[in-house]
Amino acid sequence: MKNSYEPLHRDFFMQSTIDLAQALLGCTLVKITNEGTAAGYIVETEAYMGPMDRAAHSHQNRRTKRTEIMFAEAGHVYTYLMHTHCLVNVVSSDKEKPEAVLIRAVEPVAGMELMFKRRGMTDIKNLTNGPGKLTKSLGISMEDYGRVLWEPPIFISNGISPHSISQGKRIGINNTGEAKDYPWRFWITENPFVSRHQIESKKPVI
DNA sequence: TGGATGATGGCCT
DNA sequence: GGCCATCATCCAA
Repeated sequence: MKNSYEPLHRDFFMQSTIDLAQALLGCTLVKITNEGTAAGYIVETEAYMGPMDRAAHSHQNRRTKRTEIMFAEAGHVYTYLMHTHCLVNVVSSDKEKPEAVLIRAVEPVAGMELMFKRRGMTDIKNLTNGPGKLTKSLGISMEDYGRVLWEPPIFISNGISPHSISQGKRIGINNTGEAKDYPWRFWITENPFVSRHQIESKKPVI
């Protein structure tokens, strides 16, 4: 395990949301707490495109206490609660443009013991292969809401270069009309830690 | 102020 | 695949 990680510069986040969603693949997501450091390579992301995207919380510029941080500068942390789980997003695009990238899965890299302890299990394949699982493993919570990702205790660092990137429909947004079919999910091809290996349509898409 | 909602996960059959 | 725990947030009234 590395002793320290170097955060990427804030300029890294200044690219289009679709580009950022892919650029984040292979990067290391690091969280430091008083329990220790935990980190993972980002292997799966989804882009949420703001006002025009019915699946986005910021659809039609909906601006509430929850979505407020989506309107901030790129590189802020947008965490929110889904049932009993915390999900983490990277705010993207310009100020006042509420776009974000959801981190859906990481590959464990450092702090494995701590992650297992937090999750209360020992199966590495199920440790961080989902948006709620990775936040619990890394110790990411609502306390991280509004933090910036270019300095500790939560930040993005260099990692690996994906050999190949796959693209498909986003997951879990089946009540959002056409938006459910937009191909804004990205993952490292054949990485064993992605949340789902393929999405099948039960009915043919016309 | 209350009821509906959900970018999930774990357990069940 | 189905069921549902469980709770902050949101919005209608």
